Amino acid sequence: MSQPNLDRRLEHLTTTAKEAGVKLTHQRLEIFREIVLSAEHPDAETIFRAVQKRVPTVSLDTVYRTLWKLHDLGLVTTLGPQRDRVRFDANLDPHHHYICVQCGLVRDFESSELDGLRLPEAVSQLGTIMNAHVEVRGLCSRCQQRLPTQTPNSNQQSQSVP
Amino acid sequence: MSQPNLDRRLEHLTTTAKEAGVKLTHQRLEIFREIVLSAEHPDAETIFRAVQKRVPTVSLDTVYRTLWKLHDLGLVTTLGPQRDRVRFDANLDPHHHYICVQCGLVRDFESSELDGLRLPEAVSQLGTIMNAHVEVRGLCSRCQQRLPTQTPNSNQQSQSVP
DNA sequence: TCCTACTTGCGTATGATACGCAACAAGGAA
DNA sequence: TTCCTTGTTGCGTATCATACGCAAGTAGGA
Repeated sequence: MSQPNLDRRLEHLTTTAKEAGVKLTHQRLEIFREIVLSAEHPDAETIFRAVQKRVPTVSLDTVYRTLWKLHDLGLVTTLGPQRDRVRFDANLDPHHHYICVQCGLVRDFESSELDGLRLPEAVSQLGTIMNAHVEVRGLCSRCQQRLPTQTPNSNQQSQSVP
Repeated sequence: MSQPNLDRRLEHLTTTAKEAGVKLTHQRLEIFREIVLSAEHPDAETIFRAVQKRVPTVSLDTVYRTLWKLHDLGLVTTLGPQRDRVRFDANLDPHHHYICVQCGLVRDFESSELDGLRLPEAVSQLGTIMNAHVEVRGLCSRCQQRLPTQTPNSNQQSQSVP
C-alpha cells in the first residue's frame, strides 16, 4: 500500500474512532498500520509479533481486542467463516456459499453461470487453480426476524468484501 | 440429500476406502452418513453429538480424525481457510481471494468483471446480501517449487469446491 | 491541568484440536 | 469360519488460539 493510501486509511480510522467515541491509543494505531500495510491477511499472532517490534510492551490480548474492535467499526473484515471453527463440507459438486454473518449458518447454492467464472490472468500467476467459488455474506432471514427493532448496527458490519 | 444419492456416496466411500487401504469402521460410516446428510456444513463438535446418539461410545477425537481422513481421501472439503485460525483483512475495496491449500497464503486479486456478479434468485431468499466475492484455491507457485519430485497426491485434494 | 471513561497488561480460564499408547476390530489369509 | 496383521479407537492429557476479570494506566474533552 502506498503512503497516500495509508494516510487516507489512517484519516478514516481517526474519523470513525471519533464518531464512535473510541480512543486512538498508540497500540491501536500501530496495529492498524500493521494490518493495512500487510498484503498477507495476517492473523492476530502475526500482527502481534510485528507490532511488538515497535511497541515492545504490547500484549497479545490487546491485539485480539483491537482487531475485533476495528472489525466492529467496519475497518477490517475477516476471511472465511467468522469467529468460528473449521467446518466440513461433503458436497463435492460445484456450488457456492451463502454465509450468515450473525449466526454462521452456511447454505449452498448452485448456479451454472457462476460455475463457469472466467478468472483474470493475474490469478494464474499466483499458482495453480484447483477450484473457484463464490462466497456471499449477509444476514439470514431467521436472524433478520430475531433482530428486534434494533438499529442495524452494533455488531454486524455493512461494508464490503471479506 | 435423497436416499439414492446417499447410497451413491456410500458406494464411493467404500471404493475409495478400499483403494486407499482404509478400513470402514462403524464409526466412520456413521460420521460420513452424518455429514453427507447434513446441509449445515457442521463442525466436528456438531457431528460428534449427532453420531453419539447412534454410537454412544464414539469419541470426539475419532470424529476429528475421521473428518481429516475423509478430507485426505477427497471425500469432504472444508470451508474458509484450511486448518487455520481466523485471518484479518484490511482491504475494504471489492476484491477476491486466492488461497494456497498448502501453506495458507492468501492473496487478493481484482476483477471488475467478477465484482459485478449476478447472483441467482435463490440466494436472496436465504437472507440479505451484504457482499459477494470469489474464492480461488490452488497451490501457490512457491509451494509448487518446494514440492520435490513427489506425486501430486498425499495431502492436497484435487477435486471440486470448498 | 484535571477527570473520567475507555484501555491496557497480566494472570488465568475456556474451548477447540491433536497426540501417545494400549486395547480393539476390519477384512484378507488360511 | 477362525486367525492374524495392521489400521483404528478411546482415553487421558497436551497444546494452542482466544477471551475474560481486574487493577493500573492513559487519551482527550472540560
